[in-house]
Order: sequence, then C-alpha cells, then structure tokens
Amino acid sequence: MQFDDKVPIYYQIKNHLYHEMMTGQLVPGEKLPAVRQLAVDLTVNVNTVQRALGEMITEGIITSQRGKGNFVTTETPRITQLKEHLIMEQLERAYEQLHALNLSDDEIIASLKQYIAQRGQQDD
Amino acid sequence: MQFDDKVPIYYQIKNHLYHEMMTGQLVPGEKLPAVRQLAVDLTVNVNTVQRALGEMITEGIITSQRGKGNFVTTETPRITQLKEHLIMEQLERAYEQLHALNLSDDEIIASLKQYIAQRGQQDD
DNA sequence: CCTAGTGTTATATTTTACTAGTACACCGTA
DNA sequence: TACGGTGTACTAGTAAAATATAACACTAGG
Repeated sequence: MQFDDKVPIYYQIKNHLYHEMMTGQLVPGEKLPAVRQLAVDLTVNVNTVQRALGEMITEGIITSQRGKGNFVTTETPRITQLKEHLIMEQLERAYEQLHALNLSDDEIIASLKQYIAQRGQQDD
Repeated sequence: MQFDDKVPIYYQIKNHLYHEMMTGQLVPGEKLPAVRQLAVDLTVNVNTVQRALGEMITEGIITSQRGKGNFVTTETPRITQLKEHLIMEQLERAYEQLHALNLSDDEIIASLKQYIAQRGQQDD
C-alpha cells in the first residue's frame, strides 16, 4: 500500500479498512486479517496497525476478541451510518476547499462534471 | 487560524496563502505581511512560516527581497496555473475518495448537488 | 552612521508518529 | 497439558515537525 506522507499512516489504514467495508470486501461479522498479517501486508509496524484498529474498536465499527481476532461489527446500521458520514466528510471538505478558491456552487458542480468527463476519456 | 493536526502546519499555511491569492485578498505584486507578523497572526513560529514561504518561493509564486519583504509574483499566468492545479488536486482527491466508497460517477455528482442544495437551505 | 523593519540562517529542545523488539493474555485444538 | 495463532501492552529508539531563541544580512530613512 502506498501512503501519503502528509497524513499519519494509522489514519490512512483506518480509511483503507473503511473502504474495504464499503465495497463489500469485508462484510459484517467477517474476521479481519490478523494484526501481524496486516502489518506485513501493509509493510507497517504492528503497533501502527493496532493504533488504527484501536480507534475503530472505540468507534464500534469492529469488535475485538482476544485470542480469536478482530471482526467487522454485525450491527449493519453502524456501517451504513459510517458510510454516510465518510461521504459527507469528503463532500464538505472538497466543497469548502473549492469555495475558498473562489468557485461558485455552479462552478464547483461544473468543474466536477468536467473532471469526470475528462477522466472517463483516458482510463479506468 | 485553526489547524488540522492531521497535516503539517507549514503545509496548511501554504494553502492559506494560496487561498488569499485566489480570492483577491492578495493581488499580484502585493507585499505579504512580514514573516514575524505572520507568525504572530497565525500563532506559529517564524521558522514554520519561513518553511511555507520557502516552498512558495521555490515554486515561483512569491518572490523574496531581503530587507524589503515577500511579494506575490507579478507573473499572473503562474497564479492562474496554480489555481487550476489546486482545483484539480481537490477534485481528484474527492473523486477518488468517493469512488473508493463505491459511488458511481453519477452518484458522486448527485450527492454533491444534494449536499450543496442542503447547505443552501441552512446558512452561508 | 545609526536604527528600525525586513528576510535568512542556525542551534537546541519538545512533541508526535512510527518502528523495533519483547513479553503477556487468551482461544482452540490436539 | 502443550502449542500455535491471536490480540494487547510496554519500553526504547528514530525521524520529522514545530518551537524557542538568537544571530546575521539587507533596505530605507533620518
């Protein structure tokens, strides 16, 4: 995995795992890879993984069972709620940044459309 | 000024100054506040300000004149170019994050429109 | 020439993220 | 009971960001 050195790695790991839940690569009740395995996969230290997981446990997104593993919560509403929260967070940040660059609401929408159109031409 | 402890302060200062240029609070050729004054205004150390300015000088967005001050470049194309770059950066980041949350192109545009609409109802 | 205001540079210190290594606690199974 | 797989916790060390403080270099104006 590739990290942006502008933000803490543990924070990026959280988002990485969030995304796997959102896209169904990790379903409710499923067991996460072992912390040591995650550390290897992400080429990162166990403690850094643990810090990310620790926050997610506090948030109630995953549950921890000593000796068994970490599991995605079975309380699906929490996950739905998390997804909406993450989306809102992204929209808000992007909007405020673009607004600060002196773009009007319409211009923001237009530039996003244009960006997506351009992107579609090239790849992905 | 309020900082997000997830990203380096010097980096946020750069963006702060960028925004002031984009919104016309700082026009081409204008003198920036003195580094020591900026440090006070932003409740930050002089060296941290200097680090932000140093990068901006390297980028050619501002020019430095020892004994006189720092000035916004008069090469307006540079600023225009910077603005487009910053916009692109924001769009790209937001798009990739939302895409990673399993939203289609159309859903991304729709959610942004909805966000703006909701926002318009409340305040600002 | 002197001084106030400016940018620039340097050193030492503190804080935080991250790493490395180790040990402990718990579960399931043979 | 023993062992391998698991989460958890602790200590020590490194690197980068930010701070505090000070000194240096240049400009403009009396």
